[in-house]
Amino acid sequence: MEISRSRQTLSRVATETAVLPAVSGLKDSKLIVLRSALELFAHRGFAGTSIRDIAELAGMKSASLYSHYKSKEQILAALIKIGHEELLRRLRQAVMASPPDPVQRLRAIIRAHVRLHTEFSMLAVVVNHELHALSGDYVSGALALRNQAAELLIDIIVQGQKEGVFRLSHDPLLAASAIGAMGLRVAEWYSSDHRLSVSEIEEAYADFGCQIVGAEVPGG
Amino acid sequence: MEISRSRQTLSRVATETAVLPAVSGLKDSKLIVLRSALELFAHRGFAGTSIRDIAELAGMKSASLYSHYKSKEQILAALIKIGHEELLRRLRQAVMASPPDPVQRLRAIIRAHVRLHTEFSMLAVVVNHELHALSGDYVSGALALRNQAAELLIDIIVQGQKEGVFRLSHDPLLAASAIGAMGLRVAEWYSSDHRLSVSEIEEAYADFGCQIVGAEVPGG
Amino acid sequence: MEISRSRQTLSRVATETAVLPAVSGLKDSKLIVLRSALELFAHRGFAGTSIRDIAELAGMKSASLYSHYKSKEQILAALIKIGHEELLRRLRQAVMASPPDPVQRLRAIIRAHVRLHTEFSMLAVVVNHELHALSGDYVSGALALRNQAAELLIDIIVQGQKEGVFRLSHDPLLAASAIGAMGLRVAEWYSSDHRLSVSEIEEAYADFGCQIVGAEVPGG
Amino acid sequence: MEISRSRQTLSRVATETAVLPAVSGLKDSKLIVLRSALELFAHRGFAGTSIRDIAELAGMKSASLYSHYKSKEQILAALIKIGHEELLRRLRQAVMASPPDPVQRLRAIIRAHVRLHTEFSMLAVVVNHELHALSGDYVSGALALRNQAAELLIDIIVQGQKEGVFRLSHDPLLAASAIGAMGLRVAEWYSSDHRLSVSEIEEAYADFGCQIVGAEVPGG
DNA sequence: CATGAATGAGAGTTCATTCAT
DNA sequence: GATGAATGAACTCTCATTCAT
Repeated sequence: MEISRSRQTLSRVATETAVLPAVSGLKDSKLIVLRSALELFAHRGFAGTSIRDIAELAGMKSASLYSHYKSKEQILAALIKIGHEELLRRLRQAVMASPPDPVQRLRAIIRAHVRLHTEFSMLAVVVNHELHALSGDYVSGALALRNQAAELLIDIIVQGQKEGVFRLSHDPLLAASAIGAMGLRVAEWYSSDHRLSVSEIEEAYADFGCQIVGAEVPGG
Repeated sequence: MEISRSRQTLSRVATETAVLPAVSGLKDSKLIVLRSALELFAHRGFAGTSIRDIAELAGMKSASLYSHYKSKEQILAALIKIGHEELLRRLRQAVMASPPDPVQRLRAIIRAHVRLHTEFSMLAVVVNHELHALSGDYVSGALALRNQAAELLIDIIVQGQKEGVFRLSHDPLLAASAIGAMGLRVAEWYSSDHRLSVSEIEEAYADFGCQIVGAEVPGG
Repeated sequence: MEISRSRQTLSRVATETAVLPAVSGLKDSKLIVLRSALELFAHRGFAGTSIRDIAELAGMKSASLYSHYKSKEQILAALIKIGHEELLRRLRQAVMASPPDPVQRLRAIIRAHVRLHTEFSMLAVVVNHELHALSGDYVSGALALRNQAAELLIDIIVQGQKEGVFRLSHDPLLAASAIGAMGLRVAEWYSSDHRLSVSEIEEAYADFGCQIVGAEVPGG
Repeated sequence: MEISRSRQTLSRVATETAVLPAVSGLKDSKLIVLRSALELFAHRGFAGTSIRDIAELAGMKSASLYSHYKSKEQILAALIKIGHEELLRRLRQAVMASPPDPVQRLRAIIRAHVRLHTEFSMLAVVVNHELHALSGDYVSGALALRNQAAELLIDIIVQGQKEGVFRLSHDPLLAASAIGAMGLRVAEWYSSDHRLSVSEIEEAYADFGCQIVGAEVPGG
């Protein structure tokens, strides 16, 4: 399914298919709408996408969209909710699945973060670039999830410092911000035909993260 | 100059004033237009900002904008050009002003990169988030500047590897991307009343960068 | 059953409950639809009411309305038909139930007219304000009934003049129009908690009518 | 100027031209918009008239309307304001121009009321039928003017009772309501080619009013 | 240089209605 | 009989832009 565009522009995301995490309790027709919107929001932004664009890509008429979502904003809200929930779910699982060693946890959370941004790069771009288009009613819930996710990373860094395994001479929030930023950006340039495998990127970024916080890189 | 908004939304940038680098040969009236557009584009995005919004913030009527710029897109193009040129100018200057030692050059370029993203955070946000709204005519020039800037960082890393002062076991492009990402993100959270000074942030990020590429952190 | 409305507006009718005259051969479900439509048409007008509004008030989905009436217009047509038939029925009965004295007949028809406009004020408002929304197919029937009702009043006035009991120096149509207008308006301001009883209003308007046509007011 | 309509419907007003009282400080283009809207609102109601209908009748494109009025509602608000102001102005002038005799004042105010409803019958219909379409912001001002106008009539009746020149055995508000209703309705049936002259109608209704309140009809 | 007015195009949304289930 | 989904048409209104003044 291709997007016809009259003007050649630079894409905000290198991925070509709009992928959503498995969401339970979502009818097929809603999924099609979400996927279409995701693709368009990722490329053109929320304000730059019309309800008619979404409908066309979803193979229906614009009025039919309103059988599934009651406004354009609610479509974005649904996407952002899904994105944040998947983010939190994955990071939590990564942390919980690894032994309580700060280094291993840091590596695990970074790997999960990077992997998420390669697997759902469109969703990540939308979540990170279009949150501002949401009105207050939706934004607070989104921020809560986002903060919980950030807390997971910060806790690990602080714990590593406390245990003395991280020799970090700077504010741990700065380190967390830097590590987060690295992962976020991946969503914008990664594509499935990238020269490097996802594992390689994960591995590299896990190493970078360890070095940032002053952890011993295993085998380094 | 404040933006009145009926709906509470999350801001894309923490800074409150729209700051432009000194640009020669720009009439005051054009500057006012650019600054107004910058503020609005940073907050609402290009597509989410109307020509009437810009005009109102600039204290004129929308028709009057066309005395200064011939389209909304040209305003964005001007901003992005200014942003990229300032980026390239600063990074070049940082590199050239430091001795030909890869570590020192890396630190210098990271510090300049971070500083730029604190000083002109709105401009950075617009340059990084709204480039896709530009049509092909403008985008190629922008990309050229952007690539030149990236090249500066990559060259330093490659040189450091070659000289053996960087022990980097991963693709240098990955490291460059990570270092760039850290700096870019600063524009989104830094504000003038931040707990840390710009120097402290620069210093931390320079350290992080050095650690990423496996350079000896001085005094580390 | 209440109508929630976001915007405060001035009501076109003071009554709060939608009352319909007893209509034979009307299923309950049709009645519910009619009553819901009546309430909404009275308050917001035909064009200002959507089929979904009616359905919601009737406790069903909009598609279900079409099991009972084949269009929005047919609902209005049914209401207007009921209203006109009840008007004619009541006025006829009032005239026939009173002795063939023009004064008594005039009093009787005015009282019935006023009473109808208090009892079925919403219906009266709809009949009088929304007839124009009906297409030609329905309008002619409605007008026929309406004219017959008017004729009843005019006949009495003409008869009174002929018999010399009415000293009316003006066109009898003007008098009929004035008397009719008085009654019509009652539907817009009367409510069940009005300071005056329906009987008092009837009595007063009967007196006014007699005075307009120059009849001796009994005991006056 | 004729209104093309696909469906034959019953008109809510007999007059054919949309006439507005002289309003100072109103540009020609605004006047054209108002007159077009007046004609359409009178015939089809506010909700039944589209912004495109108004624009077409005004000889412009729908978007151009917004150069003059910022919403469809504001057009209605302007019309209703003009109508109420003219009503109040005329009634006041009628009262003030006549000697302080209740009978003469009553006759004067009724005549002015009737005349207004013949001269500006479309405006009267809109003012009386479409006030409910206005939101709270506008409605209170309109009601204030309307009440002031009603007060003028009520004061005269009460004064006449007090002086003993009116022998009215009913609530003066009922009489006022009846007299008002007579005049209001004129707007719906009067047209310039009516069999009776405006003066004759005025005269008749003034007589009717006097009789309602039990005043001696001069020469009666 | 600034602006009020105009406009073609298109925005998001609602409309009355239909139809398969 | 009821309903979820769909749709062509229409809705109010805003868009970027132009142009005479």
